[in-house]
Amino acid sequence: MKPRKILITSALPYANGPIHIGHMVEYIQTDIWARFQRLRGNECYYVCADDTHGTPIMLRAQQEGIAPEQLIARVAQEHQRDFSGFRVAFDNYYSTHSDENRYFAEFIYKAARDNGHIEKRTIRQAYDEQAKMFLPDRFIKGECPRCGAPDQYGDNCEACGATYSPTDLKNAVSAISGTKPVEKETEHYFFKLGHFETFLREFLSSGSVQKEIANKQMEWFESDQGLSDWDVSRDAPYWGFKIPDTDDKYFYVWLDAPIGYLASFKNLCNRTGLDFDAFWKPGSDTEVYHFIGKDIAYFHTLFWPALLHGAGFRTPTAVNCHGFLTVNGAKMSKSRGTFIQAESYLKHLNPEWLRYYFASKLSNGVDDLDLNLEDFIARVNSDLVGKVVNIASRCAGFINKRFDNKLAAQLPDAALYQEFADASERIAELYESRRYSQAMREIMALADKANQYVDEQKPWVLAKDPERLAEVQGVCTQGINMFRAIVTYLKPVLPQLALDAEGFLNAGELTWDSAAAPLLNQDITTFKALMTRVEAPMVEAMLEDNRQAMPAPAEAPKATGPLVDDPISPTIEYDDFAKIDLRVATIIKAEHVKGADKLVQLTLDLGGETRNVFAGIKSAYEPSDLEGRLTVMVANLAPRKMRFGVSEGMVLAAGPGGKDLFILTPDSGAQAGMRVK
RNA sequence: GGCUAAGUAGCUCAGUCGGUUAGAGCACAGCACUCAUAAUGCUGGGGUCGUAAGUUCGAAUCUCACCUUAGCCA
Repeated sequence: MKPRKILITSALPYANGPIHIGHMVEYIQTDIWARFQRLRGNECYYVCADDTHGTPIMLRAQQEGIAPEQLIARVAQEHQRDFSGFRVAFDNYYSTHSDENRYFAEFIYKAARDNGHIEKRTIRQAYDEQAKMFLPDRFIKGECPRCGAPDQYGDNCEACGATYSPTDLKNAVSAISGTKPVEKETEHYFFKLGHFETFLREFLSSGSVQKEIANKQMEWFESDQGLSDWDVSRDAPYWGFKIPDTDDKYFYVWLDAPIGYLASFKNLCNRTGLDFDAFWKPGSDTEVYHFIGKDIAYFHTLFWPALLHGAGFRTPTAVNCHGFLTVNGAKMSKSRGTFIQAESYLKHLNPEWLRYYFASKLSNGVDDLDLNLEDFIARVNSDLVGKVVNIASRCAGFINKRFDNKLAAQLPDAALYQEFADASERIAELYESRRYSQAMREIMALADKANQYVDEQKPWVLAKDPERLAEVQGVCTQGINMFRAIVTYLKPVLPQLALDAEGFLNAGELTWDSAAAPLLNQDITTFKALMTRVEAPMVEAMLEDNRQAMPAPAEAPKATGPLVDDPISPTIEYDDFAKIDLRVATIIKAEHVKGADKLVQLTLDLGGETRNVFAGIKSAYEPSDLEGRLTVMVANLAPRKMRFGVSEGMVLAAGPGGKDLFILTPDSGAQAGMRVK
């Protein structure tokens, strides 16, 4: 078969912070795929770059008192150190702050503009008069309009999850100067995404995008406004590329970020003489793949193909989305210490352990992936050390000591080896379609088979009988050949293990096809441990180191408690209290309210009279658990008309809300209708 | 709040077109083995398939409601 020509990218990491293991899901997934393609003999290039522009980087450089160029140069170094630590083998790692990227950004923009896809429009935006700049949503802080939580950013509330626009914030201030922002008019440039609707519909349904992502993106076409225009400009001061033919307008960082794929590849072409156009002209027989996280599917499956198409480039063969990483079942968290930096991991643990663990859990879907640290230890030790390496380890000693390092001239069980050779295409298909977890299962099933074989043949028993020594050599040769096939299939995931195994086998490089035939009559070398076990204390040390490296977030040490958060109200007289008629009530019926997300409808018996009450306690109680319970209600509260009916009173409950809501219950013996005083 | 996904054994995950008794690895228990890094092999226990209803001769699988989790959007 003719080698395929493949260009692969991973998303560009943002240059304002370190790489963490959440990032590594993507780079490991992509690197395995790239290594697999190379191992199969395809011509494959894997490029990436730092994403270096935008307000956060500009401000961070200011804070540190350095030029943005210095900041991004330093971060670029850290990123590349971490990637190579995890054996991610880029063919080129570049930067969006480069001549190539400026060239392509301007080229793509001009193509869009000259074809009528760019529109100028005046918008109103928050402006910081002291810092003399327009404020992105993330740089406006204030109180949440829904729940009133302080110190929330201009796009959503971390306390209650509400999303809103920065103008909705109460008591909004600029996160930069602390002053109150004003609204100011400014002219922006919009990319008319709607012009590409037909093209995008086709792109999304062409199989280039996973079905679940395509489903999701199709929502945009069905929304009332259709595909909305995309604001691709930002006002000065901004850190990025100036828009051609303007004085003070810059490209929004998300415009020039994916263009970094082109820039990095162009830079590779310039260095090596590769033909850029062969990969990026429409209709070429090459393949282009982007690997990204599900959060940025929007940019990569709508704007990016539209921009490319509009500028006369080919569109990607596929955009492969993956899910997010959780640690021990929860979102990575700085306070829980599970926001694990690549650097901390690498200081204490073998990168191939994580590569294997991720591979054993990655599919071609967009499901999230959990790094369960106990499972991590168990899986790595059991699969890699206990199963795979063990095969070589238990066979090598005999060959080394008894047969002068020489493998036998033929296999005692050629049919068994053939099973290993025959697995090749099945496993290759799984790698190709990014179903790595299934590939790992197939490979481990082979490892089990190899261990079973050695167990049945019992070379350690045979070795006691001088007559049967030749059989020992055969069995161990068989075992080592099965090990060799397994390592070949694992080579995309475990490049270092493969390299060490190649040294042990002493017969050159393992390629995918070399597993088809066994290695015979071969002088091998003395076996050395190919991989050590993960020990729990190593993981502990890594976590501890990571806690130290990660300064506790600023919001952590803050006095809280019911009285601090919600101080006691002003003193009232007894007469004020006496106006409230509190009664014991029996909940005789409780049911969900159709269409309401917080309410439960209660029917309360007051000992002769029933009341209909809507209570906002759905998040904390199952209706069925409430029926039959006694509680306390305000019996003389004026009835209130709600969307779902009239509420005739209220039940009393304590707590901040959500799951933490606790309705009051009288002590046993109380009867419905009794007054509470 | 809307949408796209996910929820299967203690843990991590398979489960194809609706079809026999729901599978694997790890963990656990027992046995065997002592070549191998406390490795390996054999046997076994362990499940209301998120909850509740519906369609069907038959539901982990299809439909609806609800709960939980993630992401995107307002």
